[in-house]
Amino acid sequence: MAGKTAKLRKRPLTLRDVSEASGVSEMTVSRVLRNRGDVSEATRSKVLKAAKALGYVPNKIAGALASRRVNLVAVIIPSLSNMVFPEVLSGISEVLDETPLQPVVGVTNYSPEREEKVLYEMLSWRPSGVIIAGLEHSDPSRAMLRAAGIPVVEIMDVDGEPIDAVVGISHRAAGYEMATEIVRQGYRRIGFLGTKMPLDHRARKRFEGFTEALARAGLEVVDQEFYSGGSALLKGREMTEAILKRHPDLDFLYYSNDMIGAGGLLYLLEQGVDIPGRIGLAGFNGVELLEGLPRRLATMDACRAEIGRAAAEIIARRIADESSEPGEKIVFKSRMSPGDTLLRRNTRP
Amino acid sequence: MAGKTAKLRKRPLTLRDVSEASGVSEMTVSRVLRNRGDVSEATRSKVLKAAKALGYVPNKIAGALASRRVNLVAVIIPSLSNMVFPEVLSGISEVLDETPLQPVVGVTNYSPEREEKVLYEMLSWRPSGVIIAGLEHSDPSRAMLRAAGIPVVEIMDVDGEPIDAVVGISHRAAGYEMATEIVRQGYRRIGFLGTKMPLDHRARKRFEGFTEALARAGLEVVDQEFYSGGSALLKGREMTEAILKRHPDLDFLYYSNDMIGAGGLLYLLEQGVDIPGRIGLAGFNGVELLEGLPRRLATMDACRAEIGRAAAEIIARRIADESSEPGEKIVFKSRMSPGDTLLRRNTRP
DNA sequence: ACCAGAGATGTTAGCGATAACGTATGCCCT
DNA sequence: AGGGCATACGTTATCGCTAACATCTCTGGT
Repeated sequence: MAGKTAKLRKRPLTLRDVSEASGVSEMTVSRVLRNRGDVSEATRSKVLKAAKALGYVPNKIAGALASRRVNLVAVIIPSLSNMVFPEVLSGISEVLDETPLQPVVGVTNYSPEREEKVLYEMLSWRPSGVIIAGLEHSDPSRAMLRAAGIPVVEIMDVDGEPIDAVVGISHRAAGYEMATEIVRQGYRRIGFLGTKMPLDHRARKRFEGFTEALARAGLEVVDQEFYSGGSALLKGREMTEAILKRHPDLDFLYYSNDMIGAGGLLYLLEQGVDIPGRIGLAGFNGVELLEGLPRRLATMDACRAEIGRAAAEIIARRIADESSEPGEKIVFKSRMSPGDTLLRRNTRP
Repeated sequence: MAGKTAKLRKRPLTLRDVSEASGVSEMTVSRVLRNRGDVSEATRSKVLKAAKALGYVPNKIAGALASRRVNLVAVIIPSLSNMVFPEVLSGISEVLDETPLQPVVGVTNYSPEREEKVLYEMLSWRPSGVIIAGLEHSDPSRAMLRAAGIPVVEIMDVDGEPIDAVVGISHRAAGYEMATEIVRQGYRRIGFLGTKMPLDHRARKRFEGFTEALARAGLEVVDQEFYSGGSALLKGREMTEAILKRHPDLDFLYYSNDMIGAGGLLYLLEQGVDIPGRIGLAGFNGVELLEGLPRRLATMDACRAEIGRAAAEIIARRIADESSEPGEKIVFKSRMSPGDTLLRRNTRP
């Protein structure tokens, strides 16, 4: 190999090393490595050769400090195990890949305290923008976001007061719409199954919209069942069994997410229950997983990738163009897909 | 609110602002904020109050440059949509949360070029350590990792030449063991279903171990089926249908991951096929999802969280204690769980 | 032949923090 | 009373890089 790469070197490589190796000033090396300013083709290649030979990797810490520009976008989400968020992330990366910006992810585990801490940590790296899930944040968190003086995009949810820009769907409307459709299909004895998490505000809002629509039809949720932790698919089974034991006369089950819905669906199919005749089912999210199920669960798409892309685009625009307006609001329309578990095909003319 | 927080401030807050607000030197503020060195209780609280009132967030960029210490650990993984990696990540965070270290994630999408780029980007932030999935890296990547002069832990896989430390399981052995058990249970006409990805080295090694064990029993894989992209559950269905159409006499299907295995399982159950009597099934990974399936798929655990924890512990130790030895190797034993789809209960004495 | 101006490179002064050392102050002990 | 020594701060010099400006060398128009 190139004998130049001294393994014993204790001091890390700097621009100076490259500049000495290539016989030009540090500034010129910097220019070459950043592709900025006028550099002759001759020196350019000379410098690149030296840099490669030494195995030099620029120090962005120093670069960022000197230029006061950090091409990082903080992305703060509640969890990685709920596939929703990786999907949003990939939407974000897709857009940021076209820019010099880079996402950095922080996970809060649905805890406001952790969110505050993660946010503080992230802001201490002086990112150029923040994308953060949800509209509910502690006062200190909101204060930090405001004080940071950088574009902030709150995502996933639009029901509330944004700090700056916001991109998402109305979970309240999604719940409302689903309930409306369920009632329209003639279901009347409706059960709700969801997570115990009081801090999943979006699930809560869907539920609120749901009950509101039911109320408007003179109905209420007959019974509820909650879980936390464990395999969602398994929990879906167990909860479905439990709620039907208490109320065998339920004719519809609304699940707060597709995974437990899928569990319920598998369970009921095993029991030989007529779906959607005897019992209808619906979930929420439109996860890819559902496509492989024996029957397609009714669900509503949460527009995950679109939300990620739109949020990243706002950030990118705001950073590229200082003068662009803050406070943008993008509302996606959650699409209903009735699948095979909501339409009472035979009961309608 | 605190009237002090001037919204119009253009210049971002620095230590100097806090020092002026609290009437002490910048150094003292720095000491207070880092909890280091002797500071009287009086000034400490005075400084803290000023910092909070201003909404000051320390600038780690500057701090890192000055102290030449960056408490970041680069974690480089192929994907976030395969639940395996989020699980490894949570093992890592669990351990790092107890230390001043913080993980930063980079995703390669199974592409060596992207890995190289992501690695370069990460190293340019001068992290204190690197955790990277797999043992296969491009030459430049390996060179960068070596030259970085920081602890490197390669994870998930142990079949190959590590750069420094390594934590994982032997996928070759896992494939071998699974094949051995399948043969022992009396299955003979075996099909393999997997991903098309030539760059998923771990899947490849499992397959190699698998065929090796079969060969030892005088058998070979009868037919194979590959997929890429799309819903794994659905692909599992489709591939199962396809391979059985070509070879209806297959008596065992080995899936390269649990998700497609679950798809196959659901499909076969729908078709009323006797499992594991007529056909046996096995997957790989032990994903939580499986628990909710109508029948438990045979699988082998990949020890994801353990691997994450162990890797993080190595990094933490190496960073805390300069003198600790490099090159550590931890091999976990992938546990087989036969579930309900591998044991031919009635065919054995 | 001379000056304008573009192109190519070097010089200087920070960026916002911390390490390392320096300086006051107070208290104890002999 | 004075040396010794914590304790509680402040000063100074980087850290590795880049912005901004300075310098130097050509090239071409008139």
